[in-house]
This record gives sequence, C-alpha cells and structure tokens, in this order.
Amino acid sequence: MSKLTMDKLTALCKGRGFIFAGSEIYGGLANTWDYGPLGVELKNNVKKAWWQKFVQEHPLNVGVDCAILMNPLVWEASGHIGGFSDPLMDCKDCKARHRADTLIEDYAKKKDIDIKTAGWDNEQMEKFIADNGIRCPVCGGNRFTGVRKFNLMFKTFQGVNEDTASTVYLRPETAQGIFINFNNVLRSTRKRIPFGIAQIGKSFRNEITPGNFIFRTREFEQMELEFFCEPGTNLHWFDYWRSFCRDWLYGLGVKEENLRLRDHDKEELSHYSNATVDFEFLFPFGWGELWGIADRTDFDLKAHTVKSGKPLEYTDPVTNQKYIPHCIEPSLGADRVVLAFLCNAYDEEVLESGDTRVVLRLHHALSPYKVAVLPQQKKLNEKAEEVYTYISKHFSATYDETASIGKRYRRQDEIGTPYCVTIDFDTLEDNAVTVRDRDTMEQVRIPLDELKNYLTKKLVY
RNA sequence: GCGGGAGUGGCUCAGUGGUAGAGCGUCGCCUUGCCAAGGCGAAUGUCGCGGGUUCGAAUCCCGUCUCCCGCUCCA
Repeated sequence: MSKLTMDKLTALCKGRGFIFAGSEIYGGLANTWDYGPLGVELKNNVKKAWWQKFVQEHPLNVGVDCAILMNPLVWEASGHIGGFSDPLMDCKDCKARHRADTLIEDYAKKKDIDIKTAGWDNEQMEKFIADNGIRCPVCGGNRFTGVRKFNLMFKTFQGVNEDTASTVYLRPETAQGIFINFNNVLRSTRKRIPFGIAQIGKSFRNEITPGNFIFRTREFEQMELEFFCEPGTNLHWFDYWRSFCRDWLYGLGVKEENLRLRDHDKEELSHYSNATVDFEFLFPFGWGELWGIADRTDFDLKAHTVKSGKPLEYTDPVTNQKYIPHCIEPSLGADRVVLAFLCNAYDEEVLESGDTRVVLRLHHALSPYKVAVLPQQKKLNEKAEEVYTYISKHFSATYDETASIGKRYRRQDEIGTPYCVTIDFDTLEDNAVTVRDRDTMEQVRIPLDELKNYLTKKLVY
C-alpha cells in the first residue's frame, strides 16, 4: 500500500464531493471548509454513531443542544475571558512571534526553576523576560514588543448597538452550555448521580494557527460529554470513559497502530483539571489530538455557583447529603474524527492487472452510501430504478448507470460504499440481484424480496 | 504578522510576446453482460485581479488579492 498524503486526501475529498474549500468562487476564506454531498453524509453518520453509543444506548446519559450565544457572564465564570487567551509578543529583530508564557516556562525549565505563569498579567511577564534577559529563540535578539493578549473567543454584538453592553461571544466550547443547564436536566429527567449530559455542536476559536485541512479550523464541531459523579469516584469514571471512548473508535474500525493514548504530565494540565488523557491519531502529518478526556473536578459547577449565586449541586436521595458533583469530560472533535476516519479508511490496492484500486474502507455505519444500485446495462435501467426506489426507502443509496460495470464499482469503492447491487438480464427472469461486497469483492445472488433483510443484517451497527 | 511556495477548463500541468493546448475526469452514442477495455463525438477558460509597456501580453514591468506550507498548539 502506498502512503497516504494530505494532498491525496484533499484531492479525493474535493473530487468526490466530501469536502470543498470554503467561499471558493470569491477566492476562498482561509481555513474554512464546506462539507459536500458525501461529506455531510459521512459527518452525520459519525455524529449518529457517537450519539447512538453515548446517548441512545447508554443508560446513564442524556443529550442537550444549547445555544451558541450565551450570557457573557458564563465566560467570566468559566475563566475564558481573561484566561482563554494567548499572551503574544514579537521579536523586533527577526519579527518572529512568540508566546510570552512559553518563553518564560521554557527558560524556567532550562534553569530548573519552578515557575507557573498562569495568572500572570502582561507586565509581570514582560518584566520577567527583561529581568532575566530571555532571548528570542529564533535570532537570539532581546528586543521584544509588549505582550498583547490575543483572546481566542470570537466577539460579536447582539442587537443593534455595537457597544460593550451588547457584546456577546461565540462559544469556544460546548461544555459550558451543559454546566449552566445542570439543574434543568437534573430536575426534568430525575437523573441520579452518576449521569452524563452529551452535546454535539459548533464551537469557535480564533486560533492563530489553523491548518492541516479540517484538523484545526476556527469554526469546528464538538461532541462532548460531561459526566457527573460523586467526588472520590473520579478515577473510576475517568478509566471507564477512557476505555469506552477507545472501544468506540476501535468499534468503528480505527486501527490500533493509528491510535495512541497519552496521559498528561502534571505540568501540562489545564487550570481546571487534575487528570487528562489525549487520544492521538496518526495523521499523514503526524500524531494529532482527537479526543481529550479530562477530569474537570467540580471546577465548572462551583464556578457557576459562585458567579450566578444559583447552587449547582446534588442532593443524594438516600443520605440527603448535598455536594457539588465532579465531572469527567470526554471531548471529541467531530471534524477531526471525520478526518481520522477518512485517513484510517484510505487504501490503495494493487490488483493482479497491475492498476490500483482506491478503496475507502469505511465502517458500514459511516459510509455515505450503504448501497449502490447498478444496472448491468442501460437496457435494464427500468428494473434497476425500481430496485433503487425500493432500497432508498431503507438505506442511503445511490444509482449509477453510466460507464462500464467495473468502472462503477471503482467509483463506489473510492467513496466507501460497502455494497453494490447489480441488476442483470437474469433479474428479469428470477427476480434476484447480485450483491457485491466492497472489501471481499465477493458476489452473492440474493432474491429481491430478501434483499432488505440481507442488507439490514449486514449493516447493523 | 513573518518566512517560503503557488494562482491557465473539474483535476494534473504544458505554453516564457503572435489565433488558449494536452492527459485524466465528466457527458452523449456505439460496443461490452460483473471489476478503471475500445471506437466516435461533445461540453467546460474574461490564463487570480488592476494598471503599465507594446501594433499585439497567459507570457515583460508595477501594484494588489487569494490560497497552500512552516511558526507560536491540544477538540
């Protein structure tokens, strides 16, 4: 198998209608991508598969879909205003841009001093850099501009007045919508601890450095679960979700060699968390984070309790004890995992004839089309259309009557369609069709009235 | 923002002053009844945009825009 490159993948995505560059006819808009007809099917299938395992089939979890725009106080409480920003400074000599906190912490690590810049303001960082004579890692100069905070949140205005009072933010994570609805969900579902609230939705971060196709974009979709548990049971549930998430990926065909779980060192832990594991996938550009599972403790519920004055707590129905639940958060990037599934599925197979067959070996649950209906010849299209009409009521299906049958198989292979149903001249006599399997390339004859059951069995997830 | 690369049909590119081309892909017809066959035909371009030089610019000059890669990351 020849190696997959991002160029190959983006070409396939664009050519076949998975993903297009955004705003193309106006010259584009950097790092925006539009999902095409196949891409939206794939992405919807990914979301559906996630929802199925994390909500539909999981007895402890329920779902929500919260607003993207929220009261700005939410972000003050969560620490995103103030904390969720990068302190940047430029080298006046070589124009390289650096993060002030990184410069300081790298320096501290080298000197073996224990320094945490979290909570420092701009002046403190500028002073430390000047006092210690920290130099630009690129050119060695020591003339820096002042520190400017670059907030990662997109800001906009609600209503007609563009003043501070009407400033709202596009959410940088979906999680906060869950936390602020903790009481609502608890009351309306009569859930007991432990339980989880799941959400799929768009988030926005004004990243300085987006890139790698749909891996890092400023607008992206998250699939997050906030799982609430009794304090002290954190580790148990952390491990539980760690395995659960890993198995979900394996269950959808992610190869073991493409996935690694990396537990965070104490130093890299976020301000809210005391245990974190990264699920990393081996993309053509290297290992990239797919899924982060964090133990957020009671940080968020506590913060919102303080800020809002509304206690977000739980009363144990047996002991009548009140406590603020702790929270384990598996947070998955929808676009990233779509990209991962694409990379994971991409295969180039060299056939006996010598030419290569490009196959997307997507899990059946993820394939944009489950079935392609192909008349052996155009003369048979009447019968074939009949079959298509019937099949498409039950499965996402496509129809193709052009070119040779072999070429049409290849087209379906390239977009990951697991089953091709061909109608031939015998079909008119015996009312049966040939079903061809994408992976084995084997063919079986199935009577039309058994076709639906046959495919249903094959396609169950 | 800085550094590098690139803008010519859907894709990959050729064309470096003189009527915009090829391959692949797409579509149609013929052929072919199970894995990218073949034949014939067709469609698709203000050559990124603006200005200049010139009888004449995809090509030379100036400006400008955009995208891609790298850098400061973590869904």
